[in-house]
Amino acid sequence: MARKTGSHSNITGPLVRQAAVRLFARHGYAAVSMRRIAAEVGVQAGALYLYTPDKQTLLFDLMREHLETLLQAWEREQKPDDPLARLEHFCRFHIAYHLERPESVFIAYMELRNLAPDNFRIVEKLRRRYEDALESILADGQEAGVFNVPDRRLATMALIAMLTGVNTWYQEGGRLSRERVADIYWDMARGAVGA
Amino acid sequence: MARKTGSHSNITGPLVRQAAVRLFARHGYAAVSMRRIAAEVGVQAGALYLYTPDKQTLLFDLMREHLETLLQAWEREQKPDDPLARLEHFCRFHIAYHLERPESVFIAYMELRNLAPDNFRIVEKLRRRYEDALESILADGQEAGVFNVPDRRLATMALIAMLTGVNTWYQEGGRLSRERVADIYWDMARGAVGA
DNA sequence: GTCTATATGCTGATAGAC
DNA sequence: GTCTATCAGCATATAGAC
Repeated sequence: MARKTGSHSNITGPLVRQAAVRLFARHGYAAVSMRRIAAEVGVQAGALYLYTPDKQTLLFDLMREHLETLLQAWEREQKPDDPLARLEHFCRFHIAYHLERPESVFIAYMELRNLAPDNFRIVEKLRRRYEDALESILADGQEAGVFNVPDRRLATMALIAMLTGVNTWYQEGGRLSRERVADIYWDMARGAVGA
Repeated sequence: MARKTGSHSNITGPLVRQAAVRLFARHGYAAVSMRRIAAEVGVQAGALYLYTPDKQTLLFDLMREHLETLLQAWEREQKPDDPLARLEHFCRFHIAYHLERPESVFIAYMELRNLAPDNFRIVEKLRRRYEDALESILADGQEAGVFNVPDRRLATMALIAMLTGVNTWYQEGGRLSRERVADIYWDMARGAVGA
C-alpha cells in the first residue's frame, strides 16, 4: 500500500477552498488577500499556488462549483407531475438549498463583477439554466390554466429574487423555523402567480 | 461681486461623489483606488482629501445620502387612504425610484460589509425605517381584512426583495417599458399578499 | 508539500511648493 | 485648490532551498 507520508494534497486543497469561501463571503473577493487565505488554512501564501493557478481562478472555481452542484441537486430531485405541486417543490427546494450554504450563495450573487469576462459568461450560462428550470414550470402551469402569469420571464426573476432574499435576513435559531419560512414563502409565491 | 476665480470647491466635490458612485457600483469599493477616482474626476489623488476625510467616509456618505433621499422622497409622496391603493402606490414608487438610480441602489445593497461598524449601524437604521413604511401598509391592510399576510415582517422582506430585484435584470430600452414592468410586478405583489 | 525570500507594483494618506 | 513627491505598507506571484 502506497502511503503518501506527509502529503496533504487531498486535504489542503479543500481547506483552501473552504477558507476562501468563508473569507470571500465575509469581506469580499477584492478585500481578501492570498496571505489571509493562507493564514486561515495554516500555510504560507506561496503554498496556495499548488492548488490554484491564481486568485481569479479560485473565485471562478468556487462559483462554478456552487452553480453546478445546485443544478445537479435540482436535476436529481423527484418532481411531481402537477404544475402547482412542481412550483411548490421548487420553492421549498430553493429555500432549503440556499439556506444550507449561505456563504456560497452570497458569493455567487455578489462577486459576479469580479469575474474575468470569459468566466462571467460561463457562470451566467449556468445561472440561466437554473432560472430556466423555474420558467418551464411556469410555462407548463400557464398552459394548464393553473397559473396566471402575464410574463413568464419576469415572474421567474421576481420569484427567484423573492426566494433568495430569505438568505439576507434569515438567522438560524431565530423567530421562525426553516419549515415555517418555507410555508409562508410558498404561500406568497402561489399568490404571486395567481394560483 | 466676489468671484472665486479658479475655485471649484462647489463643482469638484459633487464630481468626486459622482465618480465614486460610478466606480464603486461597477468595480466595488475595495477594488477602486483613490487614484482611480481622482483620474475619473481629472485631478490628482491628493486633491480628493479636500472633499472627504478618507475613503471610508466617502462610501458612508454616499450610502447615507442615498437612503436619506429615498426616505425623504417617500415621505413627500401623497398617499392614498385605501390600503390596497397604498400598497400599489408603494410598489410603483419603489420600482420607479430604484430604476432611476441603479448605481446608488447597487452600492447601498452590496457595500454594507465594507462599512465600519458605527457607520453600518446608522445605515441599517435608515434602511429599517424604509422597510417599516411598507410593513405599516401591510399592517393596516391586514386589519382592514384586505390582505392575508401570515407574517408581516416576512411579507415586507419578500416584497422588497422581489421589487428591488428588478434592478438586477432591467435594461433601458429593452423588451418592456418601466410602466409595463411596474404593472406586472404590482400584480404579483397583490397576489402575494392575498389581495 | 511547504517553506523563506524576493520581485514588482499599487495602496491610502500626508507634506509642502505654487 | 491643485500639484508633485513621498512614506510605509501590503498586494500577487515566483524562485529556489529543504
